[in-house]
Amino acid sequence: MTETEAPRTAAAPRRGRPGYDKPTLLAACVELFNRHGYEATSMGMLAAHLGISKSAIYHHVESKEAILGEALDDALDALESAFDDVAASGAPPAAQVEAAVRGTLGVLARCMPQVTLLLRLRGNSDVERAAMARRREITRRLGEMIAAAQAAGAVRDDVTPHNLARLTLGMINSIVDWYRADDGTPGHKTTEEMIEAVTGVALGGLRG
Amino acid sequence: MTETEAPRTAAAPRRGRPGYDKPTLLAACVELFNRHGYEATSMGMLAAHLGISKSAIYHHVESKEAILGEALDDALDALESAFDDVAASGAPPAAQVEAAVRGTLGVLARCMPQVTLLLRLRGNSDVERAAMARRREITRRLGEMIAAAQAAGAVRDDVTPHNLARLTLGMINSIVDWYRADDGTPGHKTTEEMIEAVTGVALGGLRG
DNA sequence: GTCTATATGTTGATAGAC
DNA sequence: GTCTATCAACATATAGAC
Repeated sequence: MTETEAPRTAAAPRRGRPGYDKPTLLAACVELFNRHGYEATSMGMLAAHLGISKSAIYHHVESKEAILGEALDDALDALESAFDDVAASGAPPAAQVEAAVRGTLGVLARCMPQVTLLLRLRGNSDVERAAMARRREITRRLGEMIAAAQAAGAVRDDVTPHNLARLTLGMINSIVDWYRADDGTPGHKTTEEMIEAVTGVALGGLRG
Repeated sequence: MTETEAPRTAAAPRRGRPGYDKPTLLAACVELFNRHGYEATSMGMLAAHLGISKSAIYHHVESKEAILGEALDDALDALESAFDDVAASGAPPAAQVEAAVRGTLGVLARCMPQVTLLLRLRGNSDVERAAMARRREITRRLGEMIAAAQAAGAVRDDVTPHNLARLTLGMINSIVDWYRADDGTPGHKTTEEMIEAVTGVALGGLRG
Protein backbone atom coordinates (compact mmCIF):
# COMPACT_ATOMS: atom_id res chain seq x y z
CA MET A 1 0.00 0.00 0.00
CA THR A 2 1.46 3.33 -1.07
CA GLU A 3 1.25 5.60 1.90
CA THR A 4 0.42 8.81 0.11
CA GLU A 5 -1.65 9.91 3.07
CA ALA A 6 1.44 9.87 5.29
CA PRO A 7 2.41 13.31 6.60
CA ARG A 8 5.87 13.06 5.04
CA THR A 9 5.98 14.88 1.72
CA ALA A 10 6.25 12.69 -1.35
CA ALA A 11 9.66 13.89 -2.46
CA ALA A 12 11.31 13.83 0.94
CA PRO A 13 13.37 10.76 1.85
CA ARG A 14 13.59 9.37 5.35
CA ARG A 15 15.97 11.75 7.13
CA GLY A 16 18.66 13.85 5.51
CA ARG A 17 18.94 12.74 1.91
CA PRO A 18 20.22 9.27 1.11
CA GLY A 19 18.00 6.32 0.35
CA TYR A 20 14.35 6.09 -0.60
CA ASP A 21 12.07 3.43 0.79
CA LYS A 22 9.68 1.93 -1.75
CA PRO A 23 6.38 3.51 -0.57
CA THR A 24 7.86 6.99 -0.57
CA LEU A 25 9.40 6.48 -3.98
CA LEU A 26 6.17 5.10 -5.42
CA ALA A 27 4.15 8.01 -4.07
CA ALA A 28 6.51 10.50 -5.67
CA CYS A 29 6.29 8.68 -9.00
CA VAL A 30 2.49 8.60 -8.91
CA GLU A 31 2.41 12.29 -8.13
CA LEU A 32 4.47 13.05 -11.24
CA PHE A 33 2.41 10.64 -13.35
CA ASN A 34 -0.66 12.64 -12.41
CA ARG A 35 1.00 15.98 -13.06
CA HIS A 36 2.08 15.24 -16.63
CA GLY A 37 0.19 12.08 -17.50
CA TYR A 38 1.65 8.58 -17.33
CA GLU A 39 2.92 8.39 -20.90
CA ALA A 40 4.34 11.91 -20.84
CA THR A 41 6.35 11.13 -17.72
CA SER A 42 9.76 9.59 -18.52
CA MET A 43 11.97 7.66 -16.15
CA GLY A 44 14.38 10.56 -16.53
CA MET A 45 11.78 13.01 -15.23
CA LEU A 46 11.02 10.65 -12.37
CA ALA A 47 14.73 10.47 -11.53
CA ALA A 48 15.12 14.24 -11.61
CA HIS A 49 12.05 14.69 -9.42
CA LEU A 50 13.39 12.17 -6.91
CA GLY A 51 16.90 13.60 -7.04
CA ILE A 52 18.44 10.22 -7.89
CA SER A 53 19.53 8.54 -11.12
CA LYS A 54 17.30 6.55 -13.43
CA SER A 55 18.98 3.28 -12.63
CA ALA A 56 18.51 3.85 -8.90
CA ILE A 57 14.76 3.68 -9.51
CA TYR A 58 15.17 0.22 -10.98
CA HIS A 59 16.54 -0.96 -7.66
CA HIS A 60 13.05 -0.41 -6.20
CA VAL A 61 10.80 -1.32 -9.11
CA GLU A 62 10.92 -3.71 -12.02
CA SER A 63 9.66 -1.30 -14.66
CA LYS A 64 7.73 1.89 -15.25
CA GLU A 65 4.60 -0.14 -15.84
CA ALA A 66 5.05 -1.91 -12.49
CA ILE A 67 4.85 1.45 -10.71
CA LEU A 68 1.57 2.08 -12.48
CA GLY A 69 0.32 -1.40 -11.65
CA GLU A 70 0.99 -1.07 -7.93
CA ALA A 71 -0.76 2.29 -7.76
CA LEU A 72 -3.78 0.96 -9.64
CA ASP A 73 -4.00 -2.00 -7.27
CA ASP A 74 -4.04 0.39 -4.31
CA ALA A 75 -6.88 2.37 -5.84
CA LEU A 76 -8.95 -0.65 -6.88
CA ASP A 77 -8.44 -2.52 -3.60
CA ALA A 78 -9.68 0.50 -1.69
CA LEU A 79 -12.69 1.03 -3.95
CA GLU A 80 -13.69 -2.63 -3.96
CA SER A 81 -13.31 -2.81 -0.21
CA ALA A 82 -15.62 0.19 0.20
CA PHE A 83 -18.26 -1.51 -1.94
CA ASP A 84 -17.83 -4.80 -0.08
CA ASP A 85 -18.53 -3.00 3.18
CA VAL A 86 -21.70 -1.48 1.78
CA ALA A 87 -22.94 -4.80 0.40
CA ALA A 88 -22.18 -6.56 3.71
CA SER A 89 -24.16 -3.98 5.68
CA GLY A 90 -27.47 -5.40 4.52
CA ALA A 91 -28.93 -1.89 4.56
CA PRO A 92 -32.00 -1.00 2.47
CA PRO A 93 -31.33 -0.11 -1.20
CA ALA A 94 -31.47 3.67 -0.90
CA ALA A 95 -29.15 3.62 2.10
CA GLN A 96 -26.73 1.38 0.23
CA VAL A 97 -26.59 3.82 -2.67
CA GLU A 98 -25.86 6.69 -0.30
CA ALA A 99 -23.23 4.64 1.54
CA ALA A 100 -21.59 3.71 -1.77
CA VAL A 101 -21.46 7.36 -2.80
CA ARG A 102 -19.96 8.39 0.54
CA GLY A 103 -17.58 5.44 0.55
CA THR A 104 -16.34 6.23 -2.96
CA LEU A 105 -15.80 9.87 -2.04
CA GLY A 106 -13.88 8.77 1.05
CA VAL A 107 -11.58 6.57 -1.01
CA LEU A 108 -11.10 9.39 -3.53
CA ALA A 109 -10.07 11.73 -0.74
CA ARG A 110 -7.74 9.20 0.94
CA CYS A 111 -6.19 7.69 -2.21
CA MET A 112 -6.62 10.55 -4.64
CA PRO A 113 -3.30 10.13 -6.49
CA GLN A 114 -3.82 6.44 -7.19
CA VAL A 115 -7.49 6.81 -8.11
CA THR A 116 -6.66 9.75 -10.37
CA LEU A 117 -4.27 7.51 -12.26
CA LEU A 118 -7.01 4.89 -12.57
CA LEU A 119 -9.52 7.35 -13.99
CA ARG A 120 -7.24 8.38 -16.84
CA LEU A 121 -6.32 4.99 -18.25
CA ARG A 122 -6.71 4.40 -21.96
CA GLY A 123 -6.07 0.63 -22.06
CA ASN A 124 -2.63 0.75 -23.65
CA SER A 125 -1.33 -2.40 -21.93
CA ASP A 126 -2.55 -5.54 -20.18
CA VAL A 127 -2.02 -3.85 -16.83
CA GLU A 128 -4.22 -0.94 -17.86
CA ARG A 129 -6.89 -3.12 -19.42
CA ALA A 130 -7.12 -5.33 -16.33
CA ALA A 131 -7.52 -2.27 -14.11
CA MET A 132 -10.21 -0.86 -16.39
CA ALA A 133 -12.10 -4.13 -16.18
CA ARG A 134 -12.07 -3.99 -12.37
CA ARG A 135 -13.22 -0.40 -12.54
CA ARG A 136 -16.12 -1.30 -14.83
CA GLU A 137 -17.17 -3.99 -12.37
CA ILE A 138 -17.41 -1.36 -9.63
CA THR A 139 -19.64 0.77 -11.85
CA ARG A 140 -21.77 -2.30 -12.49
CA ARG A 141 -22.15 -2.93 -8.76
CA LEU A 142 -23.32 0.64 -8.16
CA GLY A 143 -25.76 0.15 -11.03
CA GLU A 144 -27.23 -2.87 -9.26
CA MET A 145 -27.67 -0.93 -6.03
CA ILE A 146 -29.39 1.83 -7.96
CA ALA A 147 -31.64 -0.68 -9.68
CA ALA A 148 -32.74 -1.99 -6.28
CA ALA A 149 -33.35 1.56 -5.10
CA GLN A 150 -35.43 2.20 -8.21
CA ALA A 151 -37.53 -0.87 -7.46
CA ALA A 152 -38.08 0.52 -3.97
CA GLY A 153 -39.22 3.83 -5.48
CA ALA A 154 -36.35 5.80 -3.97
CA VAL A 155 -34.60 6.69 -7.24
CA ARG A 156 -35.90 8.08 -10.53
CA ASP A 157 -36.55 5.32 -13.07
CA ASP A 158 -36.65 7.32 -16.31
CA VAL A 159 -32.93 6.58 -16.76
CA THR A 160 -31.37 3.11 -16.74
CA PRO A 161 -29.61 2.18 -13.49
CA HIS A 162 -26.32 1.64 -15.31
CA ASN A 163 -26.42 5.10 -16.86
CA LEU A 164 -27.34 6.65 -13.51
CA ALA A 165 -24.34 4.89 -12.02
CA ARG A 166 -22.13 6.26 -14.78
CA LEU A 167 -23.41 9.81 -14.31
CA THR A 168 -23.14 9.67 -10.54
CA LEU A 169 -19.60 8.31 -10.65
CA GLY A 170 -18.77 10.85 -13.33
CA MET A 171 -19.71 13.64 -10.96
CA ILE A 172 -17.97 12.05 -7.98
CA ASN A 173 -14.79 11.25 -9.87
CA SER A 174 -14.53 14.76 -11.25
CA ILE A 175 -13.43 15.98 -7.83
CA VAL A 176 -9.91 14.75 -8.59
CA ASP A 177 -9.66 17.65 -11.02
CA TRP A 178 -10.18 20.36 -8.40
CA TYR A 179 -10.52 19.14 -4.82
CA ARG A 180 -7.33 19.35 -2.75
CA ALA A 181 -7.52 18.24 0.88
CA ASP A 182 -4.47 20.20 2.02
CA ASP A 183 -4.72 23.61 0.35
CA GLY A 184 -8.36 24.06 1.39
CA THR A 185 -10.40 24.20 -1.80
CA PRO A 186 -12.71 27.24 -1.53
CA GLY A 187 -16.08 26.19 -0.20
CA HIS A 188 -14.88 23.08 1.59
CA LYS A 189 -13.01 23.57 4.84
CA THR A 190 -12.71 19.84 5.58
CA THR A 191 -12.89 16.58 3.66
CA GLU A 192 -16.05 15.65 5.57
CA GLU A 193 -17.63 18.88 4.39
CA MET A 194 -16.71 18.14 0.79
CA ILE A 195 -18.15 14.62 1.04
CA GLU A 196 -21.34 16.05 2.52
CA ALA A 197 -21.72 18.58 -0.29
CA VAL A 198 -20.98 16.20 -3.17
CA THR A 199 -23.19 13.48 -1.66
CA GLY A 200 -26.02 15.98 -1.46
CA VAL A 201 -25.71 17.03 -5.08
CA ALA A 202 -25.24 13.47 -6.35
CA LEU A 203 -28.26 12.09 -4.45
CA GLY A 204 -30.32 15.09 -5.54
CA GLY A 205 -29.68 14.00 -9.13
CA LEU A 206 -30.79 10.45 -8.41
CA ARG A 207 -34.09 11.45 -6.85
CA GLY A 208 -37.06 11.90 -9.17
CA MET B 1 -13.28 23.01 -38.52
CA THR B 2 -12.81 19.27 -38.37
CA GLU B 3 -15.91 17.70 -39.81
CA THR B 4 -16.06 14.64 -37.60
CA GLU B 5 -19.83 14.69 -37.80
CA ALA B 6 -19.65 14.03 -41.55
CA PRO B 7 -21.13 10.65 -42.58
CA ARG B 8 -17.87 9.54 -44.17
CA THR B 9 -15.88 7.36 -41.77
CA ALA B 10 -12.72 8.87 -40.39
CA ALA B 11 -10.28 6.43 -41.96
CA ALA B 12 -11.81 6.39 -45.41
CA PRO B 13 -10.31 8.74 -48.00
CA ARG B 14 -12.35 10.50 -50.65
CA ARG B 15 -12.93 7.84 -53.32
CA GLY B 16 -10.70 4.88 -54.04
CA ARG B 17 -7.55 5.33 -52.03
CA PRO B 18 -5.14 8.11 -52.88
CA GLY B 19 -5.13 11.52 -51.23
CA TYR B 20 -6.52 12.75 -47.96
CA ASP B 21 -8.12 16.13 -47.54
CA LYS B 22 -7.18 17.89 -44.33
CA PRO B 23 -10.47 17.63 -42.39
CA THR B 24 -10.69 13.89 -42.98
CA LEU B 25 -7.08 13.40 -41.99
CA LEU B 26 -7.48 15.48 -38.84
CA ALA B 27 -10.59 13.59 -37.80
CA ALA B 28 -8.78 10.29 -38.15
CA CYS B 29 -5.86 11.57 -36.08
CA VAL B 30 -8.14 12.84 -33.32
CA GLU B 31 -9.92 9.50 -33.23
CA LEU B 32 -6.64 7.70 -32.64
CA PHE B 33 -5.53 10.30 -30.07
CA ASN B 34 -8.66 9.50 -28.11
CA ARG B 35 -8.25 5.75 -28.44
CA HIS B 36 -4.73 5.60 -27.02
CA GLY B 37 -4.20 9.03 -25.50
CA TYR B 38 -2.37 11.88 -27.22
CA GLU B 39 1.10 11.13 -25.87
CA ALA B 40 0.79 7.40 -26.45
CA THR B 41 -0.10 7.96 -30.11
CA SER B 42 2.95 8.24 -32.33
CA MET B 43 3.13 9.71 -35.81
CA GLY B 44 3.93 6.17 -36.91
CA MET B 45 0.66 4.88 -35.49
CA LEU B 46 -1.18 7.75 -37.14
CA ALA B 47 0.44 6.90 -40.47
CA ALA B 48 -0.44 3.21 -40.15
CA HIS B 49 -4.02 4.08 -39.23
CA LEU B 50 -4.31 6.39 -42.22
CA GLY B 51 -2.61 3.95 -44.57
CA ILE B 52 0.01 6.52 -45.63
CA SER B 53 3.57 7.30 -44.58
CA LYS B 54 4.59 9.53 -41.70
CA SER B 55 6.04 12.16 -43.98
CA ALA B 56 2.80 12.32 -45.96
CA ILE B 57 1.09 13.56 -42.82
CA TYR B 58 3.51 16.47 -42.65
CA HIS B 59 2.23 17.63 -46.01
CA HIS B 60 -1.09 18.42 -44.27
CA VAL B 61 0.01 19.53 -40.84
CA GLU B 62 3.00 21.31 -39.38
CA SER B 63 3.46 19.05 -36.36
CA LYS B 64 1.76 16.56 -34.08
CA GLU B 65 0.98 19.37 -31.68
CA ALA B 66 -0.70 21.38 -34.45
CA ILE B 67 -3.18 18.54 -34.95
CA LEU B 68 -4.01 18.73 -31.27
CA GLY B 69 -4.28 22.50 -31.38
CA GLU B 70 -6.76 22.53 -34.25
CA ALA B 71 -8.95 19.94 -32.56
CA LEU B 72 -8.92 21.86 -29.28
CA ASP B 73 -9.91 25.05 -31.09
CA ASP B 74 -12.88 23.26 -32.63
CA ALA B 75 -14.01 22.05 -29.22
CA LEU B 76 -13.53 25.37 -27.45
CA ASP B 77 -15.09 27.46 -30.22
CA ALA B 78 -18.20 25.28 -30.10
CA LEU B 79 -18.43 25.39 -26.30
CA GLU B 80 -17.88 29.14 -26.09
CA SER B 81 -20.42 29.75 -28.84
CA ALA B 82 -23.00 27.69 -26.93
CA PHE B 83 -22.41 29.79 -23.81
CA ASP B 84 -22.53 33.02 -25.82
CA ASP B 85 -25.95 32.02 -27.15
CA VAL B 86 -27.24 31.39 -23.64
CA ALA B 87 -25.90 34.68 -22.32
CA ALA B 88 -27.38 36.57 -25.29
CA SER B 89 -30.83 35.07 -24.71
CA GLY B 90 -31.47 37.25 -21.68
CA ALA B 91 -33.45 34.42 -20.11
CA PRO B 92 -33.97 34.22 -16.33
CA PRO B 93 -31.10 32.65 -14.31
CA ALA B 94 -32.58 29.17 -13.86
CA ALA B 95 -33.45 28.94 -17.54
CA GLN B 96 -29.93 30.03 -18.46
CA VAL B 97 -28.44 27.26 -16.33
CA GLU B 98 -30.67 24.70 -18.00
CA ALA B 99 -29.86 26.07 -21.46
CA ALA B 100 -26.14 25.96 -20.68
CA VAL B 101 -26.42 22.34 -19.58
CA ARG B 102 -28.36 21.38 -22.70
CA GLY B 103 -26.05 23.41 -24.92
CA THR B 104 -22.94 21.79 -23.46
CA LEU B 105 -24.44 18.34 -23.93
CA GLY B 106 -25.29 19.21 -27.53
CA VAL B 107 -21.70 20.28 -28.23
CA LEU B 108 -20.41 17.11 -26.56
CA ALA B 109 -22.62 14.99 -28.79
CA ARG B 110 -21.72 16.90 -31.98
CA CYS B 111 -17.98 17.37 -31.33
CA MET B 112 -17.31 14.46 -29.01
CA PRO B 113 -13.85 13.55 -30.36
CA GLN B 114 -12.49 17.08 -30.05
CA VAL B 115 -14.07 17.74 -26.66
CA THR B 116 -12.81 14.39 -25.37
CA LEU B 117 -9.30 15.47 -26.27
CA LEU B 118 -9.87 18.74 -24.40
CA LEU B 119 -11.04 16.99 -21.25
CA ARG B 120 -7.90 14.90 -20.95
CA LEU B 121 -5.26 17.60 -21.23
CA ARG B 122 -2.51 17.71 -18.63
CA GLY B 123 -0.90 21.02 -19.55
CA ASN B 124 2.28 19.63 -21.08
CA SER B 125 2.74 22.45 -23.62
CA ASP B 126 1.70 26.02 -24.31
CA VAL B 127 -1.02 24.77 -26.63
CA GLU B 128 -2.45 22.57 -23.89
CA ARG B 129 -2.19 25.22 -21.20
CA ALA B 130 -3.94 27.82 -23.36
CA ALA B 131 -6.78 25.40 -24.07
CA MET B 132 -7.10 24.56 -20.38
CA ALA B 133 -7.36 28.26 -19.57
CA ARG B 134 -10.21 28.67 -22.05
CA ARG B 135 -11.90 25.63 -20.54
CA ARG B 136 -11.61 27.06 -17.02
CA GLU B 137 -13.22 30.27 -18.23
CA ILE B 138 -16.23 28.28 -19.45
CA THR B 139 -16.55 26.63 -16.03
CA ARG B 140 -16.36 30.09 -14.47
CA ARG B 141 -19.18 31.33 -16.70
CA LEU B 142 -21.43 28.43 -15.68
CA GLY B 143 -20.56 29.24 -12.08
CA GLU B 144 -21.80 32.78 -12.57
CA MET B 145 -25.08 31.58 -14.05
CA ILE B 146 -25.51 29.23 -11.11
CA ALA B 147 -24.77 32.05 -8.66
CA ALA B 148 -27.56 34.10 -10.23
CA ALA B 149 -29.90 31.14 -10.03
CA GLN B 150 -29.00 30.71 -6.36
CA ALA B 151 -29.82 34.37 -5.73
CA ALA B 152 -33.20 33.75 -7.37
CA GLY B 153 -33.77 30.77 -5.06
CA ALA B 154 -33.82 28.26 -7.91
CA VAL B 155 -30.62 26.39 -6.98
CA ARG B 156 -29.35 25.00 -3.66
CA ASP B 157 -27.00 27.42 -1.94
CA ASP B 158 -25.25 25.10 0.53
CA VAL B 159 -22.50 24.59 -2.06
CA THR B 160 -20.52 27.36 -3.75
CA PRO B 161 -21.63 28.15 -7.30
CA HIS B 162 -18.18 27.38 -8.66
CA ASN B 163 -18.14 23.95 -7.07
CA LEU B 164 -21.66 23.26 -8.33
CA ALA B 165 -20.47 24.20 -11.81
CA ARG B 166 -17.52 21.82 -11.47
CA LEU B 167 -19.73 18.95 -10.29
CA THR B 168 -22.35 19.56 -12.96
CA LEU B 169 -19.76 19.71 -15.74
CA GLY B 170 -18.05 16.66 -14.24
CA MET B 171 -21.25 14.70 -14.67
CA ILE B 172 -21.96 16.09 -18.13
CA ASN B 173 -18.43 15.57 -19.41
CA SER B 174 -18.33 11.99 -18.20
CA ILE B 175 -20.62 10.99 -21.06
CA VAL B 176 -17.62 10.97 -23.38
CA ASP B 177 -16.55 7.80 -21.56
CA TRP B 178 -19.63 5.80 -22.47
CA TYR B 179 -22.13 7.58 -24.74
CA ARG B 180 -21.89 6.68 -28.42
CA ALA B 181 -24.35 8.32 -30.79
CA ASP B 182 -24.03 5.71 -33.52
CA ASP B 183 -24.00 2.33 -31.76
CA GLY B 184 -27.04 3.19 -29.65
CA THR B 185 -25.91 3.23 -26.04
CA PRO B 186 -28.40 1.12 -24.04
CA GLY B 187 -31.06 3.34 -22.52
CA HIS B 188 -30.72 6.17 -25.05
CA LYS B 189 -32.18 5.59 -28.49
CA THR B 190 -31.41 9.11 -29.73
CA THR B 191 -29.07 11.95 -28.83
CA GLU B 192 -32.07 14.07 -27.83
CA GLU B 193 -33.12 11.36 -25.42
CA MET B 194 -29.64 11.25 -23.88
CA ILE B 195 -29.59 15.04 -23.47
CA GLU B 196 -33.03 14.90 -21.86
CA ALA B 197 -31.93 12.24 -19.37
CA VAL B 198 -28.61 13.81 -18.40
CA THR B 199 -30.18 17.28 -18.12
CA GLY B 200 -32.79 15.86 -15.77
CA VAL B 201 -30.21 14.23 -13.51
CA ALA B 202 -27.90 17.25 -13.54
CA LEU B 203 -30.65 19.75 -12.74
CA GLY B 204 -31.97 17.43 -10.03
CA GLY B 205 -28.59 17.71 -8.35
CA LEU B 206 -28.68 21.50 -8.51
CA ARG B 207 -32.10 21.82 -6.92
CA GLY B 208 -32.23 21.98 -3.14
C1' DG C 1 21.05 2.17 -2.46
C1' DT C 2 23.25 4.77 -5.54
C1' DC C 3 26.21 5.78 -9.41
C1' DT C 4 28.25 6.09 -14.60
C1' DA C 5 28.10 4.14 -18.89
C1' DT C 6 25.77 1.92 -22.30
C1' DA C 7 22.64 -1.07 -25.10
C1' DT C 8 18.73 -0.98 -28.08
C1' DG C 9 14.70 0.69 -29.83
C1' DT C 10 11.39 4.55 -30.89
C1' DT C 11 10.28 9.29 -31.31
C1' DG C 12 8.95 13.62 -34.08
C1' DA C 13 10.55 15.71 -37.93
C1' DT C 14 13.26 16.68 -42.52
C1' DA C 15 15.33 16.03 -47.41
C1' DG C 16 14.44 15.28 -51.75
C1' DA C 17 12.69 12.04 -55.54
C1' DC C 18 8.39 10.90 -58.09
C1' DG D 1 0.10 14.10 -52.30
C1' DT D 2 2.80 10.47 -51.60
C1' DC D 3 7.09 7.96 -51.05
C1' DT D 4 11.99 6.10 -49.10
C1' DA D 5 15.76 7.23 -46.44
C1' DT D 6 17.58 9.46 -42.73
C1' DC D 7 18.41 12.30 -38.58
C1' DA D 8 19.26 13.73 -33.70
C1' DA D 9 16.97 13.29 -29.48
C1' DC D 10 15.05 10.62 -26.23
C1' DA D 11 12.81 6.36 -24.48
C1' DT D 12 13.15 2.14 -21.19
C1' DA D 13 16.09 -0.84 -19.33
C1' DT D 14 20.70 -3.25 -18.10
C1' DA D 15 25.78 -3.98 -16.52
C1' DG D 16 28.74 -3.56 -13.16
C1' DA D 17 31.56 -0.49 -9.93
C1' DC D 18 31.31 1.75 -5.28
